This record gives sequence, structure tokens and C-alpha cells, in this order.
Amino acid sequence: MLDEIIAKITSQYDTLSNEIIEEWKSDILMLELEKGTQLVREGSYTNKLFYIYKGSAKAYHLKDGKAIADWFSFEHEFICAITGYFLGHPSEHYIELTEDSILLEFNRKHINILSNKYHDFERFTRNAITKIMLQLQKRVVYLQFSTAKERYDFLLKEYPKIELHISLGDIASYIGITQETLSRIRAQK
Amino acid sequence: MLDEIIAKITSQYDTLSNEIIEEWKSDILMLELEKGTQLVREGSYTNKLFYIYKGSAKAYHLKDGKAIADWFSFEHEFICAITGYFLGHPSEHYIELTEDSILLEFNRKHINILSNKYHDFERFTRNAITKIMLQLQKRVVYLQFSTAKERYDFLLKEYPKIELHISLGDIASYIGITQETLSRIRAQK
DNA sequence: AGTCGAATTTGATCTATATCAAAAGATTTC
DNA sequence: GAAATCTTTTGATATAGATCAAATTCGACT
Repeated sequence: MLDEIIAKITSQYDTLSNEIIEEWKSDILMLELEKGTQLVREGSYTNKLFYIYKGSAKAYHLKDGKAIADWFSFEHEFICAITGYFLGHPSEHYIELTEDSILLEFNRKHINILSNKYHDFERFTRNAITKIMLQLQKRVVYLQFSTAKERYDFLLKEYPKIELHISLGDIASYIGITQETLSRIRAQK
Repeated sequence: MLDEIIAKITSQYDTLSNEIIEEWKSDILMLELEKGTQLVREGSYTNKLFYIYKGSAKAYHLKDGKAIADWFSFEHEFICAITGYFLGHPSEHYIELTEDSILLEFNRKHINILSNKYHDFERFTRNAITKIMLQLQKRVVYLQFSTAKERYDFLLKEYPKIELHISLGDIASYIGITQETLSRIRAQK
């Protein structure tokens, strides 16, 4: 099963040689965890990167005591506590499963070792980061200047089935509006 | 002078061998252009990446006929029409110099050739993209849920001297508020 | 199946910021 | 250096969406 998942991951980016994949596999954890499990807590040092095989997860932070969603990850996507992972700072984010999930856990050190050792793996990580960067760029554009309804419509275009997996409150905070406002937008559809 | 600039760039990320630098130099254009010059226009295909050595530039797009700033770049920073460059789509952005500037122009094809040929160069580009990604992440956080004043304070912390280089209207659109609101925030300092 | 707690909806009110308009200041141009 | 143009400020008003509060619906657990 792990082979199958890795085949799926590499098909999304670049093909990697068997040699690289074998070495990579030696340090991957496969986890099956239930909804609500916290993978990362705010303030902790984290060097973990997750790949969702089944299920979904969210990264969020607290502002004035309220949870604000920062990143959702669904099947075949990565998620990490972004500043913690890339900068080595204590995490500003929590990561929590929003459904019962099967996921892979990678370790930053091991990823870096592989990136340094294999040019192909370095390219692979660059492509993964580029994808995250472009997703963030899209979010900036619609957070900058658009109405609550435009934000919601944009999100639905990106993730048509998000409602099946993520609660209204989390969706609202992700697009920068209150849950009451989102509820009213939904009502008039 | 080109050598000096390249030394500065690589010192910000990773050291590159002389061999790589020589090959890289063979396809770099150095430009001295005046304020207001448009480097990229909306709708055009663009495979150019710029590095600001002196001066500054902005990327912006039009929404309902109004210019909305997406990215500022100051001395020793990169700028490109992000979706055009990374996805090969017609550009959604304009890029324009906000001051008389000296800049380097790189070509995507050449960058990609170097990245494929040299592992060290691949790592260098990954680091540059990671930096852009982290900048975008920070912007998302403050655009998501903060008041006009919080956004402005945050921007000033990031770029204390931005006022010397960028007009009030551009700054306002960058943080997602109107210029009248920004003017009033400034007034009560 | 019924109970309890959480999530969502609905209602009433408030407020930060947008919008529209015009004046005041800067900067560029010939 | 006066005219023209662009940028910033100030004022008056409108409004999208926040906030506060309560009712309703949903879902998990015994």
C-alpha cells in the first residue's frame, strides 16, 4: 500500500528512481488516526510534513481566542505547520484531522538529506513548494479585495465538495468572514 | 558590476560555483530604466524574472478598472508576473518600475536549463521560491482577519521605509484598503 | 430512541470602512 | 515659473459585514 501511495505522489510531480524511493520509504510513517487528532500543537517545534491519503486535515491558529483556519488539505495533498517546518521556529499553527484519516508522515531532516543527495529529489521538493506558493498567491488575490460572496464562490470553485468535509465555521474563517455571514450567504442560494 | 551583483544574490541564498555563475551570466541582461517603465503587461506571455539591484518595482492587476498592487520589490529582491512565470499562462499582472532602477533580467528557459543541469542551482531556485512562499503566507494571515490599522502597522514592520518609495494609493491597495482610509490612519499618528 | 452538547441559522443592532465629492498639496512639463 | 496633472487629505454619507443574542437543527453517545 505504501508503494501505491508513493507512486501516486510522484505521479503528481516527477518520477523518481527506485533507488530514491526505497531510501525515502525507509523513513516514512504511515498513520491511521481519527477525526480530531492533533498532529501539531502551537508552540511546539515541528519537523513533520504530512501527506493525506484518505481523509482531511486543517491547519489553524488562534486569534483573540478564536480559531482561524489557515490551510485545508484533502486526499493527495500535503500539509505542515508552514512557518514551523520551513523556518524551524516553534509552530504558530495547530494541525488537526477534520475526518478519520490515513496519512504519511515525513521528517524534514530526512527530506533535506534526500534533497541534498539526489538532484531529482531536490526538483521534486521544489515542485511541491511551487505548488503551495501558487495556492497562496491565489488566496492573497481574493482576500485582498473581494466581497464575502465572491470569496465563498471562489472557494467552491477550488474545492467544490469542501462542505462535505469542513465545518461552516472553519470555512468562514478560512475566507476571512464570520460564520453568521457565511450562513446567510448560503441561505440565499 | 554584474559579478558584484551576482555575488550579492548568491550570498542571500547559497554559494554557487564559478562554473555555474559563468554559465548563468551568459544569459543575464542588465537594464537601467526609468520610473514608470512597464516590464510586463497584462495578457502577454512572459518568461522573465527580474532582480532589482537599485530602485523598486511593483506588480499589480486591474479590478473594476482600478489598479491593485500585488507585490513590491525593493533592492536585492526578485519580482516576476507570478502566474505567468510559473504556469506559462498569459500574465494576469503588470510589472512597473516605481523608481528609476537598475535591474537584472533572467529568462525562465535558461533558469530551468541551469536547474536541470546543476543540482546546486536547483537548490538555489528552491530556496528563492521558498522565500516567496513564506512571504505570501505572512500576507495571507494579516489579510484574513485584521483591521486596516493592523495591516498598515504590519506592513511598516516588514518594510519600514516603504513610504519613501511607494505611493499611498499603491500601499493601500496592497493591504486591501482604500486610500482614503489609509490617509486617515496616517493622520492620527 | 432520547438526551446532551455542538453546529448552524435567524434576528436586531452597531461600526469600521467604503464610497462619493471636493479641496489642498505635490510634481511634472513646456 | 505658471499650467496642467497627479497625489493626498478632508468631509459627509452609505453599507457590508461584524457583533451580540437567542432559537433551531444536527449528531454523537448511552
